Amino acid sequence: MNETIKLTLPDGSVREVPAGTTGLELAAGIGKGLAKAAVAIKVDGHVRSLQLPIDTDATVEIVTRDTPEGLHVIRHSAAHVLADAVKRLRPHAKLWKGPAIDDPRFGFYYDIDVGDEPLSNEDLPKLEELMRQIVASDVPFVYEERSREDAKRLMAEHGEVYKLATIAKIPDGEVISFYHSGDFVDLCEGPHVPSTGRIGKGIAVLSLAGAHFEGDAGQKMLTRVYGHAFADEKSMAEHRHKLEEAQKRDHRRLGIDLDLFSTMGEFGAGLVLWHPKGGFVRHKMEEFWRQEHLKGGYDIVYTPHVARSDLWRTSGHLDFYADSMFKGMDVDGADYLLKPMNCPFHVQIYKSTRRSYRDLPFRWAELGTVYRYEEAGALHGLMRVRGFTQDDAHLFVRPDQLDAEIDRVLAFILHILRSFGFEQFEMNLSTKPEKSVGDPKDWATAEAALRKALEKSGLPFEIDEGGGAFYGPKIDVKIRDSLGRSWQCSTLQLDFNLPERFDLTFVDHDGERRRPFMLHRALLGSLERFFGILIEHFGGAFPVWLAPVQAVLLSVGERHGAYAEKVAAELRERGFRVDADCGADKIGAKIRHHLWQQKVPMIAVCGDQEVEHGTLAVRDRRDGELGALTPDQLAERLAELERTRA
RNA sequence: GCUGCUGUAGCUCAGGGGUAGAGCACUUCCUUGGUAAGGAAGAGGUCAUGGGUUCAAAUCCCAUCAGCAGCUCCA
Repeated sequence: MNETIKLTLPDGSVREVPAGTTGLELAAGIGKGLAKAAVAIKVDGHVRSLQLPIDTDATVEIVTRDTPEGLHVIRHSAAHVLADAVKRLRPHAKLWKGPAIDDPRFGFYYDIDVGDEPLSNEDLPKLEELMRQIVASDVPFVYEERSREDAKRLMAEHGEVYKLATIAKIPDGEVISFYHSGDFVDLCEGPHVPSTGRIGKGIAVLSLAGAHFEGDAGQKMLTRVYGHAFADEKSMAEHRHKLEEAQKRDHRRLGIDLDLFSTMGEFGAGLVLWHPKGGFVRHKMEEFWRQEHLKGGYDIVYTPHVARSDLWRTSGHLDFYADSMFKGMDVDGADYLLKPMNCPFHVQIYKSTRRSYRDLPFRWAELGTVYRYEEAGALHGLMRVRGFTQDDAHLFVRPDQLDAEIDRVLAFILHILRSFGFEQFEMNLSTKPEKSVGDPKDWATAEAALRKALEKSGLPFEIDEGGGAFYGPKIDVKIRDSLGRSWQCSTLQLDFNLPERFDLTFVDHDGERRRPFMLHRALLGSLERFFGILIEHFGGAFPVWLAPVQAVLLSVGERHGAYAEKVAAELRERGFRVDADCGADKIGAKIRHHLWQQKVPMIAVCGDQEVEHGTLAVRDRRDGELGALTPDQLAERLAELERTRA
């Protein structure tokens, strides 16, 4: 067999090599550096293991360790090594699965049944050390195919009962393959790096959790070990640092430290108390929100917190979401329910009178507080709660207005999110699912309108085919925060269900009654959650326009207190949030407390110099010392920062 | 909801079958000090709640509630 094959490289050049040449050999032939950085090879677009032979002509590309695909392979291989490590620590452990994942915190996990010897956090460093040893020993990953029977026998010998279940699920005719690394063997499609050493030193075992077998809440709980792997140690160190930073910015921690909010805890899980400082931030959020909505052509409405169950029956909420609605209360013999959504009320406003085509579109916005019974285990700080305020709006539009309205809403969403300091967005269009209500023609019209608006925005978007709700297609907008984490906040959603259920109509120019399109939209999502995101985004250091306290004047000594108080009072009179700290602490302690611990944007020192000249020695949290400013100059600076929301 | 872990002072946590400790914060006093912690004294807790075991429970057991991590879920 001396056949040669032609391999086309990304630069267009063609290499003739003997059939059966492996990716490793090819890489070595191209260059030493490339061979060293190689972790896999793309053959006709498919990522494969380097150690496998290539038998036919193909377009190939060496996958290096610093590419997304390369990292994926490294992480998958690291998962195997992690499983190997766990089995060294717990020889009777039974493996389930261990994929590389796309998660901001972790690169891979392995789900393992460790039996009655649970792993604890103290085991994580041990596992990491074992992984390092396995990597250092640089054993090859060896690929092997087996028949179904052979495969079952091998896994049965190893006591891998969960793997047997996996084998049973592999369709007939598909290859059943294994990767061996030393004594460790795992059922796996690959690809894997050629040997454990290629995983490199940028690895970590990070966290321990439970995960149900097959992701099914009714099934046995296995132990999930999370880890991460990067191209090099430096990237791993950076990632660890980022995790620490995220921990420091945890809104629950900052909520306590900065006295922003608390939750009712034993008096009501998932219910939020906004303390004065958090309440002030919310006040500014709402104030801005209202002002922009009024400018943006919305009308503001208010609706109740409860309504008779009939409303929720007609709307369909009771049928679909009864489990996540709070139990009813009896009012004069009628069953009343807390509202889980605002839309049925807005629909009632629509229905309160006959509507003419001349009056549409309606844009009705409400900061509407809703209650949803979220599962106890789902609750999380401000991010997932049982009572929250949606920045909700419903639009009722004529079919001919749909395009323009969607455009307008999308632009509005981006405007508001940018105002809060977010610059990066990820957008998603979700289209008609299998099960849906409404006229397919309307779906098509709406999806086309949504898509056009996305294209017009000039921002990249992805399409989630079939990912829409049963009642209409939607656009979701995710924001990226200062740590690069993404949060889904805004949503723009068509609804073909409610207009039908409540029989909404308008009288068209020809005298006919027609059905309006109805749109739901939220920009911030929930004020509670968005507040949580803001806290983490800014690390508690709110910009001047949102900060509950914008500046604190600090007296150096006892004799400067009166001056500090007087200037603070004057600034407050002019509408600024300014405090004076005339306590007995030394100036260093005051600065540490206000500027660094309480994260106030600005402090101003008042001593002999300042009293004499009628100035303030201002220091900005971000920009450092600003020198001597008059109270007027400080006011100007605050006003400018407030105006620009910088 | 599921699995595991946790619940001790306002916060962070130590302790642990014989009726409670530290640091920070707080109060008072001394100090009035010029840009990331001045000093001293004091006050503060039915050890989440309810049961059980025990001569004795904050400590061991069970249940409940709440919190944490993840899973599942999120109109």
